[in-house]
Amino acid sequence: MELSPQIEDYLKGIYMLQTRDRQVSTTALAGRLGITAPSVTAMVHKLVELELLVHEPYRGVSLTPKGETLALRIVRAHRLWEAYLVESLGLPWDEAHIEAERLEHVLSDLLAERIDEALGFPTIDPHGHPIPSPTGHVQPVTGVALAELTVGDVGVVVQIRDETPELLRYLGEFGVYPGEVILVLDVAPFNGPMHLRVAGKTQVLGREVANHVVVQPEVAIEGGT
Amino acid sequence: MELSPQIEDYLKGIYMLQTRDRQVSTTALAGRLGITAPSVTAMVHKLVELELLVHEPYRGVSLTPKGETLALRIVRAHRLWEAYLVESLGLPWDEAHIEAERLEHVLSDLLAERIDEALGFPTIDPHGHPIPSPTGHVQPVTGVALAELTVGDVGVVVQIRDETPELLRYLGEFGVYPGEVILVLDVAPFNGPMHLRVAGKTQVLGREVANHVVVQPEVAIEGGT
DNA sequence: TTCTGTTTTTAGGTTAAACTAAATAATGAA
DNA sequence: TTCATTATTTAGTTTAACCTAAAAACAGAA
Repeated sequence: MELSPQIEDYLKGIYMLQTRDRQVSTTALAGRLGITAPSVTAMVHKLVELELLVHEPYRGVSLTPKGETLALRIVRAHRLWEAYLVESLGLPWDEAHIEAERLEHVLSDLLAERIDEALGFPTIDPHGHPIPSPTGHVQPVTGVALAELTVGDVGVVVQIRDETPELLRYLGEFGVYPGEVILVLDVAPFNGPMHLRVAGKTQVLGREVANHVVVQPEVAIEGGT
Repeated sequence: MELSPQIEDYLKGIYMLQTRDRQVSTTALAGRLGITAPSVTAMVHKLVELELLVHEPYRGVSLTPKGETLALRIVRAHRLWEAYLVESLGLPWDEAHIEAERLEHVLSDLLAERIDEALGFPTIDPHGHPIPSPTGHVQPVTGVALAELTVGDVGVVVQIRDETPELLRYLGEFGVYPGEVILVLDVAPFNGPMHLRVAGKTQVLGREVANHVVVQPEVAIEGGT
């Protein structure tokens, strides 16, 4: 099935929003896509006709299995491109994300396989998001928000939740990448900033931002009291 | 200026056809783009309005300097992608061409620069076509058709004129790539096939195909009589 | 339970890019 | 020079994807 880039964006958008809520409101979708709500309703009708969505009027939409398969194809394309641009050209991850936003609509199965192979069949992209397999299998990433940790806790960064280029660039400056180990030095009260040890340096990070960083908590090597 | 992929295809198509004739008929353009003639006329009017083309009714169109600059941007994108896919992923050149046909519409200046740099600022693509510089400068490729050579002549392949995937695949099997040295062993009369020595092997190539291979004739090293 | 404000959908319109059918202009042979 | 053929353009439709304005449905407070 050959889909327009627009339809691909709808499917991907719904897939992303579905990770939070089972039903996606047309307004939420409109917001994410930067399109007015009436336009979204019209497109939803069309996608229902194509059996890619189920629509409960006034309650929201959800992907059919067929729709999800197609959505995963786009997500896979996006993340493969991101990984490839970072790996092969050394693009900063925020720029890679922006480029992938357009390239994801132009990746044949053949080229996807070649890139996948060249990268050694990675399971996650540079931000720690899982790369769906060609068959649509997704390896879930587990962990807790960095903001949940308390003083003395140690965690390994596994994912950056939001892919806003500004956030990515900001975190990149701090050295916060998947795989990095973070030690919580101090947590200010009233949702204040966290003092962290990252990549050998001390950094101060706001709680807002820390909520977008997912870490795998680690048991401290040196046992305390 | 942000152009639609369609407009980009028109500009590139006109540019390609202009290398043969100064004026490009709307019918020739329609044929190349796989679009009906009336549709082309309509689009031509629009591009004239945008000052990208000059149109002499019933005589054809030609690019304005502004139009040519934009056309060269697409040609550059296409050839950079081709070179990159062949170099970095080892794609066969016919497949690289097909992929580049879609990727050319999705290459930012920034990414183009990165790719150009990673490739070491090449001046030609895998088929020997010049890659326009960011400023629109084109290094012309000189040479004669392989079909022009006669028995005993030696030439270095510099370009494959046509980029039809079938032709590229066919020539690839014979080892006919830019840079390869060809020795003409025999030429059959009445436009018959040529017997050639390429990459250490003897090959037979039809005159039709030999017309699409551009070579730089070389003076034989071992002087004759 | 009723009202009010928000969310969602319906109605109607626009633009880009294609199409077919018909008309007009150019060209080359008799 | 005239006429038939071919090339090109004009006229009118269609489809996809968006928009604004207005109507309808829903949800929470009085």
